[in-house]
Amino acid sequence: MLTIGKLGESAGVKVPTIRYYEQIGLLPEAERSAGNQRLYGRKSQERLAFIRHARDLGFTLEAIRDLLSLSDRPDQSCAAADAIAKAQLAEVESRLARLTALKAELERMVVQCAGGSIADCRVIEVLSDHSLCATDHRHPESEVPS
Amino acid sequence: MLTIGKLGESAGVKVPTIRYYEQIGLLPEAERSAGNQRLYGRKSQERLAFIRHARDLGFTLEAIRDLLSLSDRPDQSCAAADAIAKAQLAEVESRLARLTALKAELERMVVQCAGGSIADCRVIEVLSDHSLCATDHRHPESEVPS
DNA sequence: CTAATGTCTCTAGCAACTATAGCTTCAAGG
DNA sequence: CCTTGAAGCTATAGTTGCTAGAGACATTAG
Repeated sequence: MLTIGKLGESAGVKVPTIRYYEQIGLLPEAERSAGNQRLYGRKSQERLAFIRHARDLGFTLEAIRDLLSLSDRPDQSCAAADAIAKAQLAEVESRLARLTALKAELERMVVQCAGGSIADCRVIEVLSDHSLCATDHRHPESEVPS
Repeated sequence: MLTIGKLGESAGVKVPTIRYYEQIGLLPEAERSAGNQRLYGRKSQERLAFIRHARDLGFTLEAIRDLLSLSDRPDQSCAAADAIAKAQLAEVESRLARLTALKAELERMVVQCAGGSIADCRVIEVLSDHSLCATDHRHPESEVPS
């Protein structure tokens, strides 16, 4: 049995994050020692590793919640899991496309900066006037990190 | 003079967002009409457009605050503005690199899913075990949206 | 045995908004 | 002139995924 600190270390997750996952129900309530400290076994370790890995791949906690409940029912079809992964892939692809456009615009901006005074600064100028932009990099809709 | 609604429409920014920007000091306190409604002139319109455009390019509100205060002093060197833009570019590039790795991993995951049951699901399996991954897509450090 | 570290709960804070509630003001139609 | 509906006002709370702090108890190394 591991203490919360050891568990966190083993999974690369900070201690308060583990408690947070328990609080929001992603992890079940942990067993407690005589002194009221949380204790974890192998199953918890695997579950936390799963969560961590999915987070690293950019899945939201909501998606992870779904994936976990799917993985708890191994006899069912994996269509739902597949759909979640595909949605995440689509999300990543759309963010990639947007970031690529942003990168081009920022590069243009930075390259054109001649290093004079603010009055001639290309950076400020471009920011002031979207029509100076080459690409259309408007915020399409919702966006989430990672 | 524009009402807050018209201003928002003209800049593509929602009304509560404008009030929020005022609240955090990104926009100055607006003039008020006899009936206590906010009124905006051309300068506010330009300032808001600047903010919106910079947000679209992924700059944080903090960076925008700096850029705005720079643009208020047109006689100074543009080195600071250049540095902010370069930092943003670096940020975007690092996020691009990470997302590219994620995309590859997710594609592998999705392609390998044969559509059977959860027990054989490649998606769940890969999430359970990072060693099945081709790339090292661990969370490097801080991350911000956009 | 003591001191340092770890853990406990609870609360508040971060970015950058978004949503809700309950009010007032404004513009247009009858 | 009056009403009605949209738009505006303030203030507060919620969102996501944590992170940080306070103050108390548990455990472990020396």
